[in-house]
Amino acid sequence: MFKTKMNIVQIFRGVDVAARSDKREELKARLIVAARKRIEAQGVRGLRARDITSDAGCALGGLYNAFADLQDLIIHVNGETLDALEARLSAAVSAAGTDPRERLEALALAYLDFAGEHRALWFALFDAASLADTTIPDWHREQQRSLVGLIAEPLRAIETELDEAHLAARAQALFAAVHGIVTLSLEERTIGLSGDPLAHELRTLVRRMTTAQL
Amino acid sequence: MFKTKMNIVQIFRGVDVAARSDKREELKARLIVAARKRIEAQGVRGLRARDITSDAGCALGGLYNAFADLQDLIIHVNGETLDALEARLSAAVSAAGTDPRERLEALALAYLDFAGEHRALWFALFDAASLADTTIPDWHREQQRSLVGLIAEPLRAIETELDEAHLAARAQALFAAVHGIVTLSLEERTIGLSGDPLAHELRTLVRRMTTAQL
DNA sequence: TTTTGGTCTTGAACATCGTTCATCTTCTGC
DNA sequence: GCAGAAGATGAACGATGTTCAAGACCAAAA
Repeated sequence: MFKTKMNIVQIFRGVDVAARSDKREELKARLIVAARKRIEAQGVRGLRARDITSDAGCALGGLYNAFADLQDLIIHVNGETLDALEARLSAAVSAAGTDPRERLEALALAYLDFAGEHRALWFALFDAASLADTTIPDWHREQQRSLVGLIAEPLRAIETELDEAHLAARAQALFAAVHGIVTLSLEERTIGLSGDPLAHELRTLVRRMTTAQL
Repeated sequence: MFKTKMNIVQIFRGVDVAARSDKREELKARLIVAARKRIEAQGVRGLRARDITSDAGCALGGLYNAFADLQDLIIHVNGETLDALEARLSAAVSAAGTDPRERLEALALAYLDFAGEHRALWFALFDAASLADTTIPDWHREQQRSLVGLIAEPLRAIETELDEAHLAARAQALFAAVHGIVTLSLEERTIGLSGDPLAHELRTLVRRMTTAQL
């Protein structure tokens, strides 16, 4: 009559049509969601495989069918975070005026806002990056490159005498500088900047960095 | 005749005069040295309590007599690293000329050099800082403050119209910006700056950040 | 010198991780 | 239906930080 008990449930739920790979992808997605929520709640360092699989509704070993290991799962969470970050930054440049300096300022402030709104996820981004023995996949590197590209574009209009190599270097440096200030401000343990003076310093940095002289 | 077998050895070694607290301090020092060597060799993340105590020549539990936990030991290693860093930066400002901008440039480049020469120790500094649940002791915070103070001093001569609060904010921002660029360059996983262009970007940052306008 | 009391040292035991893998279940193609 | 492949399962493993009861040690009192 009935194939198996499990099939009854699946037919009832209308999942039977789902192909093998679809179920696999669905589990991966559930694991990523669970991992993200845990990171948001307790930070990356507090992430535990048993919590994630429990939340995602699968056995402990299931995580290792979907991903190589916990680090791999974190990288996928980071991938989605980077997507969201780029979307936010893209929106910020679009909303800004046509003046390149305005656009860069908008980028920096949007970066600051995003980091503040998603502290834990944002820290996870660079916590994984500081891990020595894991290899970051190409698609993840490409995401990062794309971020710096957002900066390079307005910068090109300002630093007209710079060739491509130097422009890329300047874009990286500007990104890193903004990143440093934002990072410092989010670590409450060091007496860092916060609130209004923070945004003011960020603006000052961008303005001075984008005004050629000497 | 002899008190105990252990006493013979101690008298022979001339350690008998050492007071209780001296031995305790000596063990702490040995643990810190062992931990530092391990960090230099394998990074903070690869630090293991059993390795350290084995190197230091004490039992596993001995670590927890000398320090609260592994994190506490790491903080003490970081303390010595911060001391060395400040010594290096102080030497750099002294060696530089009297021009405030020159002094700040020298500071930035010395910071870059130090980080490059002590990668693992330097990463340990900020890896611990990003840990959420530990409380950094006051003396450690004071060390960090003192670092930023090195920047504030030449900056005072440049930003004459800034009050103390704004000057402190500017010094923090400048430190954070330089730190961001140095950090990016040391993480080889992201396509970062390196070598000559890196130093050039650093110099550009400092020069532009210290030239008032607008 | 002997005793005594507190302190330090020790390493086995514990709890908690990430990760593996033999076993069973489920799915797909015939 | 059936057989083989693929996936899911969770007990077990190894490694880790941390604890703690038992013993060793030291300085001062007797």
